[in-house]
Amino acid sequence: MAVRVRFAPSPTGPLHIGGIRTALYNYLFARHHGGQFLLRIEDTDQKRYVANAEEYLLEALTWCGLTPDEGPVQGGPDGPYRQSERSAIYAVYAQQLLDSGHAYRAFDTEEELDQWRVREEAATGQPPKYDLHSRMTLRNSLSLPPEETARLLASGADHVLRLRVPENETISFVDLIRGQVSFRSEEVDDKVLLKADGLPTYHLANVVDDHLMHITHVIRGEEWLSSGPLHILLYRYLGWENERPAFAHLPLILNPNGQGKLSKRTADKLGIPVFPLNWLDDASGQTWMGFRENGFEPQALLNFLALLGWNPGTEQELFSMDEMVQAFDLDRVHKAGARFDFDKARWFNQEYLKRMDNGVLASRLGQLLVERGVLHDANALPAIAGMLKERVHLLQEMPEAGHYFFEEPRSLDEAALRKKYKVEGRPVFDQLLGELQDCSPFEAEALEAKVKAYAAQTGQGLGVLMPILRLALAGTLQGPPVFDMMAVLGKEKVVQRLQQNLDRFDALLAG
RNA sequence: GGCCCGUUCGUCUAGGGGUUAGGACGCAGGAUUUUCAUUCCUGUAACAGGGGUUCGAUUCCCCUACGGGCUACCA
Repeated sequence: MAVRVRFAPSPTGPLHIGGIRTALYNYLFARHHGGQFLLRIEDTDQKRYVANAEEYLLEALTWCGLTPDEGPVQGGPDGPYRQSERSAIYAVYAQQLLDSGHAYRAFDTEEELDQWRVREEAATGQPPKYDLHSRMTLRNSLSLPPEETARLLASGADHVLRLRVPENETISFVDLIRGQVSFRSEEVDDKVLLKADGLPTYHLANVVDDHLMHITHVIRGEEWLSSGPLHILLYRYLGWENERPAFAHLPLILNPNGQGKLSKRTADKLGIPVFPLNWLDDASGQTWMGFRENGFEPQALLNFLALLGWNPGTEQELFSMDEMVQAFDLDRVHKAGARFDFDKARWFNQEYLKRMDNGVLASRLGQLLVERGVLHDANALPAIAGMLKERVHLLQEMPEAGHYFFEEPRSLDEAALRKKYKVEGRPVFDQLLGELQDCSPFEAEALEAKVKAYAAQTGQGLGVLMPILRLALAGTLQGPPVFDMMAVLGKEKVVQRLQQNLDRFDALLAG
């Protein structure tokens, strides 16, 4: 049977990096086994619905290149792929559960339940569960006389449908990542299946949809592990036990400090992004930083994420998408949660940057410069990007790291200058300037030859000449090779900066 | 609190009854380089603790500790 997996996010806000990784693992698994990857929008909670969240999600997946084979956009044979459009379907199965006695109607209002919880907690010190121990003390079709239930029904009283969890049973299943997992039925509560608004909860909807969509493997985060027994029961009562998809619960991505699962709050405090794309929170007006806007390449992000919880069993760390598909499988997914290591993410990105074509990088850099209103010569960008890519981790760092390519150097490393330069040495540089003016073509190789010849001829060490040239050109001792810098800057700018800044140096040291 | 899951260098991880416990990030040092970066080399650093089982446990079992998840008419 062909593998079919799904990524089923809820549009309650921006999808974060953990969601991206879940999507990635699903995608890799599907591709590896030549199966299909579906996207299903789990929008059954009207209260938590956030406008734009679905749009954001789609854009994020597109940016990452994790395109579904079936989903709300591309359609497919098992649609609709948005749960809010499938209400009629869930109603059928809810009724089936009710008829077979595996579900019951509960009339307790939310206020009643709140009060009940407060009372119970006060009495026992623990919040109670709506389960096989307590259900007969609450107001439902199991505890109420049939005529009362009928009366309530006839009066149109609001009610929910709950699962009737069996007594004295061990419910176990094999998790592809963790092996066998067991739960006692006494610990499982009578979860709401159908809410008072007629929409299903996650539990019912997910089981029904996975079955109807012929999902073979449910690959999701570990936060779902505890609802496993509930889903097992649902598959059983719906008569689908033999076609039940396999379960695989992925380890969570933890905060860098290891305290809890990765959260936007903690990440924000540390100044690191957790969202793929920028997200503007309408309510607070706050913009949450995205990896894209931060300067990450989607492939680098994915590569980093893939290794967070999975490894190929070889020492390879850098993967193309095809290689990842080839190497990926669930049996090499780790069990324990992994902390998010931003430094390593940056390292991956630099590795990608270094491998990227300078032309591509140039257009990206050009865009960035335009956004920032930095004037530049587009023709020089490939060379500049080529030089800078080995010196930064993120594309976004390029404008700053190489700012002297686009404008006058913003600062001067004075300490370095005092160490390397003396006013008496000025004639040497004036003469060198003359040599440079005569240099043709004004290219790295010719410039190097010129300067080296001059050094040999005058007995000046390169160690004396080069730092000053660099300081006059860029204001700092750091940066790409001087001759490459000069070539990109062009004769006019080089001569002008040299004259101007040498004068400035003299003035500075004299003063 | 209860239930479930987990625990190898600071971090991501490989390994698995007998290994010099391997790699990567980071950090430190060195080589190269006019400088920085790149590259290369070297170093740093780990089997949570206690009991078993065994000739031998980091590896298998149990307990403890610690960490994480769940505990809604949320997903």
